[in-house]
Amino acid sequence: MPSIDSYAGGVARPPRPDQLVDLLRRAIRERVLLPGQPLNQDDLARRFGVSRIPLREALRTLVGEGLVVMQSGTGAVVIELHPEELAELFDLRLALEPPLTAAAVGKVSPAALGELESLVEQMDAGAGRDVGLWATQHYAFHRRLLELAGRRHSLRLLTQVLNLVEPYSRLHTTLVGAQQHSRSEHLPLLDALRRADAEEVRDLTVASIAAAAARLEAFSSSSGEAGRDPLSVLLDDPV
Amino acid sequence: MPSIDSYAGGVARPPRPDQLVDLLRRAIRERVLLPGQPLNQDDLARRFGVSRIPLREALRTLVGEGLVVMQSGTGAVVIELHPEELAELFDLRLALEPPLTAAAVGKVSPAALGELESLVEQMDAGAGRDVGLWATQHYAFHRRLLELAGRRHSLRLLTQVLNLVEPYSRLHTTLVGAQQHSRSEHLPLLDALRRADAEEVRDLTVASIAAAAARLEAFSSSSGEAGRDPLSVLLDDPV
DNA sequence: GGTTCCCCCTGTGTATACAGCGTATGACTT
DNA sequence: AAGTCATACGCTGTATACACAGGGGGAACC
Repeated sequence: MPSIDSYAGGVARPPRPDQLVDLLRRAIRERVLLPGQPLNQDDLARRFGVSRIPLREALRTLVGEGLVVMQSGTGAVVIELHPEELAELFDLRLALEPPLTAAAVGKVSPAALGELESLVEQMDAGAGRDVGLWATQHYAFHRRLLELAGRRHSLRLLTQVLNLVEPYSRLHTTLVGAQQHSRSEHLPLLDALRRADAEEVRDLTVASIAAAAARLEAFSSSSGEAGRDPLSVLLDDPV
Repeated sequence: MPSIDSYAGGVARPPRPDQLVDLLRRAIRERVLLPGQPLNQDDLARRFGVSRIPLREALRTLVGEGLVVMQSGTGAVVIELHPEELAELFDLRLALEPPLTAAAVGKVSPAALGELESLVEQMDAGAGRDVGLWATQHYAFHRRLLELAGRRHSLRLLTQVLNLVEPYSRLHTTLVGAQQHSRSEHLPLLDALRRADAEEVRDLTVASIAAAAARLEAFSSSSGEAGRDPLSVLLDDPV
């Protein structure tokens, strides 16, 4: 399990404000900072090699994106989702994502397509070995695909949704490890993209999201006995 | 035209962080801070009676919500939308809003319904007099309705979209002044809500959004001669 | 006269320092 | 022994202060 320091250590110079936000986002997505975890400002600032001012500003940005909750006096906490909220977020993905992938159809250059293909290859190559790496590449693939539609605001909103869901998807991936669905979902999608079949792309996107929702739903209802409060049942905080 | 000071002056005590964000959001929605306008930190901080630190944090939150853009060195600017971006945002409303109003159907208490009705009444009562007030109440009505569905994240995302569009809708309202559509759109919606006819509620929501998009589209293409860069053609900055 | 370079200056970005609140620990009371 | 209150610590929130970058205007050069 990587510590937050490995994120901070990567950059020799103190990170620029944008980089700082990025690092924190990644840390939350990749479960280095866990849902519900209190974020000690002094601590984080020291680890990133900045003072509390820029750190607090980065946290405020994440508050705006919904990834972090801050209440006066108590400080900041990584957002924690209840099962119903996860369901809601998958509904949002269903509303936002299919139109975006479909809209990307006309705009994928052969170069971009090649890039996506190589991402899938890399992802599947090391699939069995490092599930964390697989999850990261999986996220990158989807993100990259969605960028191609060239719709700024849709992308921004959808990114917020994906970032909220990612820690929970990743928990599932880590524990169940099932990436069998990977090839069978991504390759047909790329194929449809290549053929510029917008309808097929949309349908495959819908199916893929529904499948992901179903996997996560089945998982969380089998793990937690009866929809306990948040999913924190599963999240034994390694303090 | 109200100045930013009227916002700051309302509160005797220096505003709490949350209030500060709220005040800035309102100022942007209500065109007190115009799209593209540079936000001088010293100036704003002084007007709100706080130092630059909490002001900057509030701005960062708005950056996370997409209302403000900050680039290092240059500082913060209110976001400015191109016509295509407005169209994209209306697409997003079409994707997000109808499911939410439909979902509210089961959950509106008689009390809440009454509250919504009185909002419509107030709105229409002073419709001719103060278009700014009308626009504010109009926003409040829709926001209140959407809250009722009880879907946190959908509401959060949709609010971001509404806040982005609002300055431009409001410009239209201010110049064209047309609130004729108000009663004819809101009363049937409330009626369908009362009858708990989810499908009707959804359809009316779709129609209402489409109508709003059409109005704004017609307006902006008639005002700016030929889709000039941003809509800033219309926005003569009163410095 | 136009263009380019440099300097000054306004305003942003960040560290340091302090004030206030929330929480936990301990003692005292019932 | 349990509950309650007071005190102290830690952390957050914010103001002050300083370093630096970016932009505009003036002067010198072409």
